[in-house]
Amino acid sequence: MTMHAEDPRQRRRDAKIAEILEVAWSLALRDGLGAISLRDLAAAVGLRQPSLYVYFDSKNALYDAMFADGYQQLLSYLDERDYEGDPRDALVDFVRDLLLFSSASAVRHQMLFQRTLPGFEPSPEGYEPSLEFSRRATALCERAGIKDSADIDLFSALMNGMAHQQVANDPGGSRWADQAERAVDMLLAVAHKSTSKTSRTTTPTRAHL
Amino acid sequence: MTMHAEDPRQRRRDAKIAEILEVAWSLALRDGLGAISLRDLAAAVGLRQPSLYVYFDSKNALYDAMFADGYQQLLSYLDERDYEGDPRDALVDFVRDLLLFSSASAVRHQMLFQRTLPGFEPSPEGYEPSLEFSRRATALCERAGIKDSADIDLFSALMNGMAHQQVANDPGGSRWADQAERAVDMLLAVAHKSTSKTSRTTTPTRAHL
DNA sequence: GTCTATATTCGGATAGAC
DNA sequence: GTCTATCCGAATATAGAC
Repeated sequence: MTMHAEDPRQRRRDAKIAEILEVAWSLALRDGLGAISLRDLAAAVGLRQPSLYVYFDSKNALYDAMFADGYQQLLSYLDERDYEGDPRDALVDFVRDLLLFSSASAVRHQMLFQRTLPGFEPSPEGYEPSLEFSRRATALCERAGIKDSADIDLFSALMNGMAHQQVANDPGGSRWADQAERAVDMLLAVAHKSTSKTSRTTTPTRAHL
Repeated sequence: MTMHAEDPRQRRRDAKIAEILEVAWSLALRDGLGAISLRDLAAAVGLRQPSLYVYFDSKNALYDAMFADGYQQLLSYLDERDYEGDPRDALVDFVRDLLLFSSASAVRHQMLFQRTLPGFEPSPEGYEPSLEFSRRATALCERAGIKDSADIDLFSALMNGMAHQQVANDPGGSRWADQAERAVDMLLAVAHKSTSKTSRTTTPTRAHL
């Protein structure tokens, strides 16, 4: 019943879960994100298929863990970097780093930003790290002068599109990442410089970047 | 053995295929593109499941037909419109129309531009209408002054991203479509105006818009 | 062309022994 | 926690009568 993070039982369990997730990503790479089979996954981690249910209540729970894990990877990746300097330069770096992050794993990109799995919807808990990411992104935008909701829409569209093209047409490369600087400067050139907070007509729906 | 398009047998067959495709789209809307079942599809068109094999050799053949059908819809949609006027205005119209086309059907957009189905790869025949679309798009870009390969990469990324955001965050609406004009002017402002055909460093790979 | 019947395979999930 | 054994359902696909 102990819930200490230091509990050796819990530690072993967490390690096993981490191992399963890692193998799940590689399996998704091989077969497609929507085509992972729990049988194959179990075999790849040296277990029989029913034993997976000790760690995940269902297949959707596995997807949920992968979703959260992907965003944790993203946040860790961003934590290693520094976006504190000149706002424009920081945004350029941020954009380039994001594109390289997507480029590194097409399936992870698909899980985090495309969300095309038939029945899967992330749970509130799994969703949380994705919100943290959104906060960081909008903060960097604001600091660089992209505040207007229409401008943010344009920014998010361009980022998403560049990431998708990077993943689809130059996986592992940097063909679109190399254009981060141009893209940011282009956006800054047309951004509304108004200090007022009037956000025109659009509704403030959640725009999942 | 007659292969005339006027053959009443062939006409009935083609009509049935068209009906099946139409129902398949609505089924994809309901269950997800990757979750279509041939049983449900057959039932929805008043057939038993094995009878579908009279019209499609396999499930991938159905996907292939949907892929081609979606691009045919897109080409017909574009044929109804006029992009012959001022190059900049034509490109703006083209972009807005594209976004509204995507907005009208998320699953169709997914099939044409996301390509996230586990085992599916379009056949050369099904692929042909998509090439025709790419030709038209690049022609309009060139006419408006977007010729440099880096500029085309940026254009395709922005289009793809706006379409995705439109579909994901405002399906059926026009939140991003309304920004077509700003987006195009923004791109034209940074496009390389050089008349020379030097395309810098990047490789001329096929960039599926 | 459409049907019934069935083959085949594979999926996720559960029961219960150890 | 892991296993064996099994359930149950669903999927695509095929055989052969009508």
